[in-house]
Amino acid sequence: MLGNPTSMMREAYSLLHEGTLALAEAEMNGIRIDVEYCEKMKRKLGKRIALWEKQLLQTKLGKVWQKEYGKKLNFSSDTQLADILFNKLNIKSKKLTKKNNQATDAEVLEGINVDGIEILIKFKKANKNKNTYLEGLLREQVDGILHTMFSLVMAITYRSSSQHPNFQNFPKRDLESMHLIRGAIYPLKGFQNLGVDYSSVEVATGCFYHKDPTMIKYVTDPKTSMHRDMALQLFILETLDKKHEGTEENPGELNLYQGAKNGFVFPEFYGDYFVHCAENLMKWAKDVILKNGMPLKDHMKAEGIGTLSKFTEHVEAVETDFWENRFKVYNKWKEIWWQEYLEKGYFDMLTGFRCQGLMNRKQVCNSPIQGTAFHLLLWAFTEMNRQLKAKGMKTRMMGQIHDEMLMHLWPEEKEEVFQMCRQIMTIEIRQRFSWINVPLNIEADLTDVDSAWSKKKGVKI
DNA sequence: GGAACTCGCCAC
DNA sequence: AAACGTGGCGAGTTCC
Repeated sequence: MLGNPTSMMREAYSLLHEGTLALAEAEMNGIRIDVEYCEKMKRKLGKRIALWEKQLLQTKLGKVWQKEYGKKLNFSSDTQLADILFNKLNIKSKKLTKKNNQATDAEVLEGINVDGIEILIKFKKANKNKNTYLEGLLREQVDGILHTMFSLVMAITYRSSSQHPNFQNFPKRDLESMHLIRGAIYPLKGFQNLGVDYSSVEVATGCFYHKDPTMIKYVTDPKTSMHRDMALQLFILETLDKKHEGTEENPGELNLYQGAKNGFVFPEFYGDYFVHCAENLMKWAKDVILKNGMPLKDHMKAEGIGTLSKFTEHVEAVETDFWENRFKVYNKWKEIWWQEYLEKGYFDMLTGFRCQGLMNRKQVCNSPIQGTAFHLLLWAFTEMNRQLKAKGMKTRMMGQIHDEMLMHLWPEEKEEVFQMCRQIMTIEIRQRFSWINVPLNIEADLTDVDSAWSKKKGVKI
Protein backbone atom coordinates (compact mmCIF):
# COMPACT_ATOMS: atom_id res chain seq x y z
CA MET A 1 0.00 0.00 0.00
CA LEU A 2 2.81 2.39 0.87
CA GLY A 3 4.40 1.64 -2.51
CA ASN A 4 1.33 2.95 -4.29
CA PRO A 5 -0.23 5.66 -2.22
CA THR A 6 -3.47 7.08 -3.45
CA SER A 7 -3.78 10.82 -3.87
CA MET A 8 -6.00 10.86 -0.79
CA MET A 9 -3.24 9.29 1.24
CA ARG A 10 -0.70 11.78 -0.10
CA GLU A 11 -3.05 14.54 0.99
CA ALA A 12 -3.37 12.95 4.40
CA TYR A 13 0.39 12.72 4.73
CA SER A 14 0.77 16.34 3.69
CA LEU A 15 -1.73 17.46 6.34
CA LEU A 16 0.40 15.86 9.05
CA HIS A 17 3.69 17.01 7.54
CA GLU A 18 2.66 20.64 7.27
CA GLY A 19 0.83 20.39 10.57
CA THR A 20 3.91 19.09 12.34
CA LEU A 21 5.99 21.98 11.02
CA ALA A 22 3.38 24.54 12.10
CA LEU A 23 3.08 22.99 15.56
CA ALA A 24 6.87 22.99 15.89
CA GLU A 25 6.83 26.73 15.30
CA ALA A 26 4.25 27.17 18.03
CA GLU A 27 6.45 25.07 20.32
CA MET A 28 9.38 27.36 19.57
CA ASN A 29 7.32 30.48 20.18
CA GLY A 30 6.46 29.06 23.57
CA ILE A 31 4.22 30.20 26.39
CA ARG A 32 5.22 32.63 29.12
CA ILE A 33 5.11 31.37 32.69
CA ASP A 34 5.16 33.46 35.85
CA VAL A 35 7.89 31.48 37.61
CA GLU A 36 7.77 33.45 40.83
CA TYR A 37 4.02 33.01 41.06
CA CYS A 38 4.40 29.25 40.53
CA GLU A 39 7.00 29.04 43.26
CA LYS A 40 4.93 31.16 45.60
CA MET A 41 1.79 29.10 45.04
CA LYS A 42 3.75 25.88 45.34
CA ARG A 43 5.00 26.96 48.77
CA LYS A 44 1.52 28.09 49.77
CA LEU A 45 -0.04 24.78 48.73
CA GLY A 46 2.81 22.90 50.42
CA LYS A 47 2.03 24.64 53.71
CA ARG A 48 -1.68 23.96 53.36
CA ILE A 49 -1.06 20.32 52.56
CA ALA A 50 1.18 19.96 55.62
CA LEU A 51 -1.47 21.60 57.79
CA TRP A 52 -4.20 19.32 56.46
CA GLU A 53 -2.03 16.28 57.11
CA LYS A 54 -1.66 17.43 60.71
CA GLN A 55 -5.38 18.08 61.05
CA LEU A 56 -6.21 14.73 59.49
CA LEU A 57 -4.33 12.96 62.26
CA GLN A 58 -6.79 14.46 64.75
CA THR A 59 -9.82 13.07 62.92
CA LYS A 60 -11.37 9.64 63.20
CA LEU A 61 -10.19 8.76 59.69
CA GLY A 62 -6.63 9.84 60.49
CA LYS A 63 -6.50 8.07 63.83
CA VAL A 64 -7.66 4.74 62.43
CA TRP A 65 -5.24 5.17 59.52
CA GLN A 66 -2.30 5.87 61.80
CA LYS A 67 -3.14 3.04 64.14
CA GLU A 68 -3.12 0.68 61.18
CA TYR A 69 -0.11 1.93 59.24
CA GLY A 70 2.03 3.75 61.81
CA LYS A 71 5.22 5.01 60.19
CA LYS A 72 4.13 3.79 56.77
CA LEU A 73 1.03 6.04 56.82
CA ASN A 74 0.70 7.88 53.54
CA PHE A 75 -2.35 10.03 52.89
CA SER A 76 -1.56 9.91 49.16
CA SER A 77 -1.90 6.16 48.99
CA ASP A 78 -5.24 5.06 47.62
CA THR A 79 -4.36 1.47 48.47
CA GLN A 80 -4.08 2.40 52.14
CA LEU A 81 -7.19 4.56 51.90
CA ALA A 82 -9.25 1.72 50.43
CA ASP A 83 -8.05 -0.60 53.20
CA ILE A 84 -9.02 1.88 55.91
CA LEU A 85 -12.41 2.81 54.47
CA PHE A 86 -13.61 -0.56 53.23
CA ASN A 87 -11.91 -3.01 55.62
CA LYS A 88 -11.37 -1.09 58.85
CA LEU A 89 -14.29 1.33 58.85
CA ASN A 90 -16.59 -1.14 57.08
CA ILE A 91 -17.82 1.37 54.55
CA LYS A 92 -18.95 0.14 51.12
CA SER A 93 -17.84 1.90 47.97
CA LYS A 94 -20.63 2.80 45.57
CA LYS A 95 -18.34 2.15 42.64
CA LEU A 96 -15.95 -0.52 41.45
CA THR A 97 -12.76 0.07 39.49
CA LYS A 98 -12.02 -1.62 36.17
CA LYS A 99 -10.30 -4.40 38.08
CA ASN A 100 -13.34 -4.81 40.31
CA ASN A 101 -11.78 -3.24 43.38
CA GLN A 102 -13.76 -0.77 45.44
CA ALA A 103 -13.10 2.69 44.01
CA THR A 104 -11.78 5.61 46.08
CA ASP A 105 -12.25 8.40 43.56
CA ALA A 106 -13.57 11.88 44.33
CA GLU A 107 -17.18 10.96 43.63
CA VAL A 108 -17.06 8.04 46.07
CA LEU A 109 -15.34 10.12 48.75
CA GLU A 110 -17.95 12.88 48.40
CA GLY A 111 -20.61 10.35 49.33
CA ILE A 112 -18.84 9.02 52.42
CA ASN A 113 -19.63 10.42 55.84
CA VAL A 114 -16.59 9.98 58.08
CA ASP A 115 -14.87 12.57 60.25
CA GLY A 116 -11.85 13.77 58.22
CA ILE A 117 -13.03 12.88 54.73
CA GLU A 118 -13.53 16.53 53.74
CA ILE A 119 -9.95 17.37 54.66
CA LEU A 120 -8.74 14.39 52.65
CA ILE A 121 -10.68 15.56 49.58
CA LYS A 122 -9.08 19.02 49.80
CA PHE A 123 -5.68 17.39 50.36
CA LYS A 124 -5.99 15.29 47.20
CA LYS A 125 -7.02 18.20 45.02
CA ALA A 126 -4.20 20.39 46.33
CA ASN A 127 -1.70 17.61 45.74
CA LYS A 128 -2.84 17.23 42.15
CA ASN A 129 -2.51 20.95 41.51
CA LYS A 130 0.90 21.18 43.16
CA ASN A 131 2.50 17.99 41.85
CA THR A 132 1.08 17.73 38.37
CA TYR A 133 0.61 21.31 37.31
CA LEU A 134 2.74 23.78 39.30
CA GLU A 135 5.76 21.49 39.47
CA GLY A 136 5.25 20.50 35.85
CA LEU A 137 5.35 24.13 34.76
CA LEU A 138 8.40 24.88 36.89
CA ARG A 139 10.26 21.81 35.69
CA GLU A 140 9.64 22.37 31.99
CA GLN A 141 10.04 26.14 31.65
CA VAL A 142 13.32 27.66 30.49
CA ASP A 143 13.88 31.29 31.42
CA GLY A 144 10.17 31.69 32.00
CA ILE A 145 9.16 30.23 28.64
CA LEU A 146 7.43 26.90 28.32
CA HIS A 147 7.96 24.90 25.12
CA THR A 148 5.30 22.25 25.46
CA MET A 149 5.32 19.68 22.64
CA PHE A 150 2.62 18.45 20.30
CA SER A 151 2.62 15.12 18.53
CA LEU A 152 0.50 13.94 15.61
CA VAL A 153 1.61 10.33 15.78
CA MET A 154 0.47 9.23 19.25
CA ALA A 155 -3.31 9.14 19.19
CA ILE A 156 -5.00 6.15 17.57
CA THR A 157 -7.69 8.48 16.25
CA TYR A 158 -5.15 10.75 14.49
CA ARG A 159 -5.91 13.48 16.99
CA SER A 160 -2.97 15.31 18.55
CA SER A 161 -1.36 14.73 21.90
CA SER A 162 0.73 17.07 24.04
CA GLN A 163 3.60 16.48 26.44
CA HIS A 164 6.12 18.13 28.76
CA PRO A 165 3.81 19.25 30.15
CA ASN A 166 0.48 18.35 28.62
CA PHE A 167 -0.84 21.70 27.36
CA GLN A 168 -4.27 20.20 26.67
CA ASN A 169 -5.45 19.41 30.18
CA PHE A 170 -4.87 22.48 32.32
CA PRO A 171 -7.85 22.82 34.70
CA LYS A 172 -10.80 24.77 33.35
CA ARG A 173 -14.12 23.63 34.87
CA ASP A 174 -13.07 23.69 38.50
CA LEU A 175 -12.81 27.44 39.00
CA GLU A 176 -10.42 27.33 41.95
CA SER A 177 -7.95 25.10 40.09
CA MET A 178 -8.50 27.08 36.89
CA HIS A 179 -7.52 30.36 38.54
CA LEU A 180 -4.57 28.77 40.29
CA ILE A 181 -3.03 27.07 37.25
CA ARG A 182 -4.11 29.27 34.33
CA GLY A 183 -3.12 32.21 36.51
CA ALA A 184 0.49 31.18 35.89
CA ILE A 185 0.21 31.27 32.10
CA TYR A 186 0.76 34.45 30.08
CA PRO A 187 1.10 35.62 26.50
CA LEU A 188 4.53 36.82 25.39
CA LYS A 189 5.39 40.32 26.64
CA GLY A 190 3.24 42.98 25.03
CA PHE A 191 0.80 40.43 23.56
CA GLN A 192 -2.71 39.29 24.33
CA ASN A 193 -3.77 35.68 24.59
CA LEU A 194 -6.37 34.76 21.96
CA GLY A 195 -8.17 31.44 21.69
CA VAL A 196 -10.46 30.67 18.74
CA ASP A 197 -12.43 27.45 18.77
CA TYR A 198 -14.96 25.63 16.62
CA SER A 199 -18.42 25.37 18.19
CA SER A 200 -19.70 21.78 18.54
CA VAL A 201 -17.29 20.64 15.88
CA GLU A 202 -17.77 16.93 16.58
CA VAL A 203 -21.50 17.24 16.04
CA ALA A 204 -20.84 18.96 12.71
CA THR A 205 -18.20 16.40 11.78
CA GLY A 206 -20.64 13.58 12.46
CA CYS A 207 -22.84 15.10 9.74
CA PHE A 208 -20.04 14.72 7.15
CA TYR A 209 -20.20 10.97 7.71
CA HIS A 210 -23.77 9.99 8.58
CA LYS A 211 -25.56 12.87 6.77
CA ASP A 212 -28.51 12.50 9.14
CA PRO A 213 -31.12 15.05 7.96
CA THR A 214 -32.40 15.76 11.49
CA MET A 215 -28.89 16.45 12.73
CA ILE A 216 -28.08 18.56 9.68
CA LYS A 217 -31.21 20.60 10.33
CA TYR A 218 -30.17 21.14 13.95
CA VAL A 219 -26.66 22.21 12.95
CA THR A 220 -27.80 24.38 10.05
CA ASP A 221 -30.94 26.10 11.33
CA PRO A 222 -30.14 28.50 14.17
CA LYS A 223 -33.78 28.52 15.25
CA THR A 224 -33.50 24.85 16.26
CA SER A 225 -31.51 23.40 19.15
CA MET A 226 -30.77 19.76 19.79
CA HIS A 227 -29.78 20.25 23.43
CA ARG A 228 -32.87 22.34 24.14
CA ASP A 229 -35.12 19.72 22.56
CA MET A 230 -33.45 16.98 24.58
CA ALA A 231 -33.78 19.01 27.79
CA LEU A 232 -37.50 19.42 27.12
CA GLN A 233 -37.95 15.72 26.47
CA LEU A 234 -35.79 14.52 29.39
CA PHE A 235 -37.41 16.81 31.93
CA ILE A 236 -40.92 16.73 30.42
CA LEU A 237 -41.28 20.47 29.86
CA GLU A 238 -43.14 22.56 27.30
CA THR A 239 -40.62 25.40 27.29
CA LEU A 240 -37.26 26.16 28.87
CA ASP A 241 -36.95 29.02 31.34
CA LYS A 242 -34.53 31.72 30.22
CA LYS A 243 -31.81 30.70 32.66
CA HIS A 244 -31.99 27.14 31.39
CA GLU A 245 -31.72 28.23 27.76
CA GLY A 246 -28.68 28.45 25.52
CA THR A 247 -24.99 28.01 26.14
CA GLU A 248 -24.40 30.98 28.41
CA GLU A 249 -22.11 29.68 31.11
CA ASN A 250 -22.80 30.86 34.60
CA PRO A 251 -20.46 28.75 36.68
CA GLY A 252 -22.28 27.26 39.61
CA GLU A 253 -25.73 27.74 38.15
CA LEU A 254 -27.47 24.57 37.11
CA ASN A 255 -28.76 24.86 33.60
CA LEU A 256 -31.07 22.28 32.02
CA TYR A 257 -29.64 22.89 28.55
CA GLN A 258 -26.11 22.10 29.75
CA GLY A 259 -27.49 19.15 31.70
CA ALA A 260 -29.08 17.61 28.62
CA LYS A 261 -25.92 18.26 26.61
CA ASN A 262 -23.37 16.90 29.06
CA GLY A 263 -25.55 14.35 30.84
CA PHE A 264 -27.27 12.78 27.87
CA VAL A 265 -26.44 13.89 24.31
CA PHE A 266 -22.64 13.64 24.45
CA PRO A 267 -22.54 10.45 26.53
CA GLU A 268 -24.96 8.88 24.04
CA PHE A 269 -22.78 9.94 21.13
CA TYR A 270 -19.74 8.38 22.81
CA GLY A 271 -21.58 5.14 23.44
CA ASP A 272 -22.94 5.44 26.96
CA TYR A 273 -26.47 4.25 27.79
CA PHE A 274 -29.60 5.22 29.65
CA VAL A 275 -28.80 3.67 33.06
CA HIS A 276 -25.70 5.85 33.53
CA CYS A 277 -27.38 8.87 32.00
CA ALA A 278 -30.40 8.56 34.29
CA GLU A 279 -28.22 8.18 37.38
CA ASN A 280 -26.03 11.16 36.51
CA LEU A 281 -28.89 13.39 35.40
CA MET A 282 -30.85 12.65 38.58
CA LYS A 283 -27.90 13.43 40.82
CA TRP A 284 -27.04 16.55 38.87
CA ALA A 285 -30.60 17.95 38.70
CA LYS A 286 -31.63 17.33 42.29
CA ASP A 287 -31.46 21.00 43.31
CA VAL A 288 -32.72 22.60 40.10
CA ILE A 289 -35.55 25.09 40.56
CA LEU A 290 -37.87 26.05 37.70
CA LYS A 291 -38.86 29.64 36.99
CA ASN A 292 -42.24 29.31 38.67
CA GLY A 293 -40.36 28.42 41.86
CA MET A 294 -41.20 24.75 41.63
CA PRO A 295 -38.33 22.35 42.31
CA LEU A 296 -37.67 20.20 39.23
CA LYS A 297 -38.04 17.17 41.53
CA ASP A 298 -41.66 18.09 42.34
CA HIS A 299 -42.44 18.74 38.71
CA MET A 300 -41.11 15.30 37.75
CA LYS A 301 -43.08 13.69 40.58
CA ALA A 302 -46.24 15.36 39.29
CA GLU A 303 -45.46 13.78 35.92
CA GLY A 304 -45.35 10.35 37.59
CA ILE A 305 -41.56 10.16 37.88
CA GLY A 306 -40.73 10.19 41.58
CA THR A 307 -37.97 7.60 41.81
CA LEU A 308 -34.69 6.77 40.11
CA SER A 309 -36.13 3.58 38.67
CA LYS A 310 -39.05 5.50 37.15
CA PHE A 311 -36.63 8.09 35.78
CA THR A 312 -34.43 5.35 34.35
CA GLU A 313 -37.43 3.91 32.51
CA HIS A 314 -38.16 7.37 31.18
CA VAL A 315 -34.58 7.97 30.02
CA GLU A 316 -34.63 4.56 28.36
CA ALA A 317 -37.67 5.62 26.36
CA VAL A 318 -35.97 8.91 25.47
CA GLU A 319 -32.89 6.99 24.35
CA THR A 320 -34.91 4.63 22.17
CA ASP A 321 -36.65 7.59 20.58
CA PHE A 322 -33.28 9.35 20.19
CA TRP A 323 -31.71 6.58 18.13
CA GLU A 324 -34.71 4.96 16.47
CA ASN A 325 -36.65 8.05 15.50
CA ARG A 326 -34.81 11.32 15.93
CA PHE A 327 -31.40 10.22 14.63
CA LYS A 328 -32.24 7.02 12.84
CA VAL A 329 -30.02 7.83 9.87
CA TYR A 330 -27.06 8.38 12.19
CA ASN A 331 -27.90 5.10 13.92
CA LYS A 332 -28.06 3.26 10.60
CA TRP A 333 -24.72 4.77 9.59
CA LYS A 334 -23.09 3.42 12.75
CA GLU A 335 -24.26 -0.09 11.90
CA ILE A 336 -23.16 0.08 8.27
CA TRP A 337 -19.81 1.66 9.20
CA TRP A 338 -19.17 -1.10 11.72
CA GLN A 339 -20.15 -3.89 9.30
CA GLU A 340 -17.86 -2.46 6.62
CA TYR A 341 -14.99 -2.41 9.08
CA LEU A 342 -15.66 -6.06 9.98
CA GLU A 343 -15.57 -7.02 6.31
CA LYS A 344 -12.55 -4.97 5.24
CA GLY A 345 -10.54 -4.74 8.45
CA TYR A 346 -10.10 -0.98 8.10
CA PHE A 347 -11.95 2.24 7.46
CA ASP A 348 -10.90 5.46 5.75
CA MET A 349 -11.39 8.93 7.15
CA LEU A 350 -12.62 11.74 4.93
CA THR A 351 -9.22 13.35 5.43
CA GLY A 352 -7.58 10.33 3.78
CA PHE A 353 -6.30 8.37 6.77
CA ARG A 354 -6.74 4.62 6.80
CA CYS A 355 -7.39 3.18 10.26
CA GLN A 356 -6.45 -0.46 10.66
CA GLY A 357 -6.09 -2.83 13.55
CA LEU A 358 -8.30 -4.35 16.21
CA MET A 359 -10.98 -1.93 17.34
CA ASN A 360 -14.32 -2.31 19.03
CA ARG A 361 -17.60 -0.90 17.75
CA LYS A 362 -17.38 2.35 19.69
CA GLN A 363 -13.84 3.03 18.59
CA VAL A 364 -14.76 2.34 14.97
CA CYS A 365 -17.67 4.78 15.11
CA ASN A 366 -16.01 7.48 17.24
CA SER A 367 -12.49 7.63 15.82
CA PRO A 368 -13.34 8.96 12.36
CA ILE A 369 -15.38 11.76 13.93
CA GLN A 370 -12.80 12.74 16.55
CA GLY A 371 -9.92 12.52 14.09
CA THR A 372 -11.61 14.41 11.28
CA ALA A 373 -12.82 17.15 13.65
CA PHE A 374 -9.24 17.66 14.80
CA HIS A 375 -7.97 17.71 11.21
CA LEU A 376 -10.17 20.70 10.47
CA LEU A 377 -8.50 22.57 13.31
CA LEU A 378 -5.07 21.34 12.25
CA TRP A 379 -5.53 22.56 8.71
CA ALA A 380 -6.79 25.93 9.95
CA PHE A 381 -3.88 26.14 12.39
CA THR A 382 -1.36 25.46 9.63
CA GLU A 383 -2.99 27.93 7.28
CA MET A 384 -3.22 30.61 9.96
CA ASN A 385 0.46 30.17 10.77
CA ARG A 386 1.37 30.38 7.09
CA GLN A 387 -0.67 33.51 6.43
CA LEU A 388 0.58 35.30 9.57
CA LYS A 389 4.15 34.79 8.42
CA ALA A 390 3.44 35.59 4.78
CA LYS A 391 1.96 38.92 5.83
CA GLY A 392 4.87 39.63 8.16
CA MET A 393 2.53 40.02 11.11
CA LYS A 394 3.65 39.99 14.73
CA THR A 395 0.85 37.75 15.98
CA ARG A 396 2.04 34.16 16.32
CA MET A 397 0.75 30.72 17.15
CA MET A 398 0.96 29.48 20.72
CA GLY A 399 -0.77 26.10 20.83
CA GLN A 400 -3.83 24.02 20.11
CA ILE A 401 -6.40 22.04 22.14
CA HIS A 402 -8.18 19.72 19.67
CA ASP A 403 -10.84 22.21 18.54
CA GLU A 404 -9.21 25.48 19.57
CA MET A 405 -6.14 27.38 18.36
CA LEU A 406 -4.29 29.72 20.69
CA MET A 407 -2.28 32.73 19.65
CA HIS A 408 -0.09 35.46 21.04
CA LEU A 409 -2.09 38.34 19.59
CA TRP A 410 -0.33 41.62 18.84
CA PRO A 411 -2.95 44.14 19.99
CA GLU A 412 -2.89 46.34 16.88
CA GLU A 413 -3.51 43.32 14.68
CA LYS A 414 -6.70 42.26 16.45
CA GLU A 415 -9.22 43.14 13.74
CA GLU A 416 -7.09 41.67 10.98
CA VAL A 417 -6.49 38.45 12.92
CA PHE A 418 -10.21 38.11 13.66
CA GLN A 419 -10.95 38.55 9.97
CA MET A 420 -8.33 35.95 9.04
CA CYS A 421 -9.78 33.47 11.54
CA ARG A 422 -13.28 33.91 10.15
CA GLN A 423 -12.01 33.59 6.59
CA ILE A 424 -9.80 30.54 7.16
CA MET A 425 -11.88 28.64 9.71
CA THR A 426 -15.32 29.07 8.19
CA ILE A 427 -14.84 29.85 4.48
CA GLU A 428 -11.49 28.67 3.10
CA ILE A 429 -11.82 25.40 4.97
CA ARG A 430 -14.95 24.57 2.98
CA GLN A 431 -13.05 25.21 -0.25
CA ARG A 432 -10.26 22.93 0.97
CA PHE A 433 -12.54 20.07 2.12
CA SER A 434 -15.48 19.72 -0.26
CA TRP A 435 -17.23 17.10 1.92
CA ILE A 436 -18.06 19.65 4.62
CA ASN A 437 -21.86 19.74 4.40
CA VAL A 438 -22.82 22.09 7.25
CA PRO A 439 -21.66 25.60 8.22
CA LEU A 440 -18.81 25.77 10.72
CA ASN A 441 -19.05 28.34 13.49
CA ILE A 442 -16.31 29.78 15.66
CA GLU A 443 -16.05 31.46 19.06
CA ALA A 444 -13.22 33.42 20.67
CA ASP A 445 -11.74 34.25 24.07
CA LEU A 446 -9.26 37.04 24.70
CA THR A 447 -7.15 38.39 27.55
CA ASP A 448 -5.86 41.91 28.04
CA VAL A 449 -2.24 42.70 27.20
CA ASP A 450 0.16 40.86 29.57
CA SER A 451 -2.75 39.31 31.41
CA ALA A 452 -3.01 35.72 32.67
CA TRP A 453 -4.90 33.01 30.78
CA SER A 454 -7.29 32.73 33.72
CA LYS A 455 -8.54 36.26 32.94
CA LYS A 456 -9.73 35.31 29.48
CA LYS A 457 -13.15 36.61 28.43
CA GLY A 458 -15.46 35.77 25.55
CA VAL A 459 -15.25 38.23 22.68
CA LYS A 460 -17.30 38.62 19.51
CA ILE A 461 -15.53 37.34 16.43
C1' DG B 1 16.69 0.14 40.90
C1' DG B 2 13.81 0.25 37.05
C1' DA B 3 9.82 -1.61 34.25
C1' DA B 4 5.09 -2.42 34.25
C1' DC B 5 0.87 -2.10 36.20
C1' DT B 6 -3.23 0.21 38.59
C1' DC B 7 -5.77 4.00 39.97
C1' DG B 8 -7.17 8.54 39.79
C1' DC B 9 -7.87 13.02 37.49
C1' DC B 10 -7.18 16.85 34.23
C1' DA B 11 -8.65 18.18 29.18
C1' DC B 12 -11.61 17.73 24.63
C1' DA C 1 -25.38 -8.50 24.92
C1' DA C 2 -23.49 -4.81 27.17
C1' DA C 3 -23.08 -0.43 28.28
C1' DC C 4 -18.33 6.51 27.76
C1' DG C 5 -14.56 7.80 23.08
C1' DT C 6 -9.35 10.06 22.90
C1' DG C 7 -5.15 11.52 25.35
C1' DG C 8 -0.80 12.70 29.58
C1' DC C 9 0.83 12.19 33.84
C1' DG C 10 1.69 11.54 39.03
C1' DA C 11 1.82 8.36 42.86
C1' DG C 12 1.79 3.97 44.78
C1' DT C 13 2.76 -0.71 44.27
C1' DT C 14 4.61 -5.05 42.64
C1' DC C 15 7.69 -7.74 40.14
C1' DC C 16 12.10 -8.93 38.28
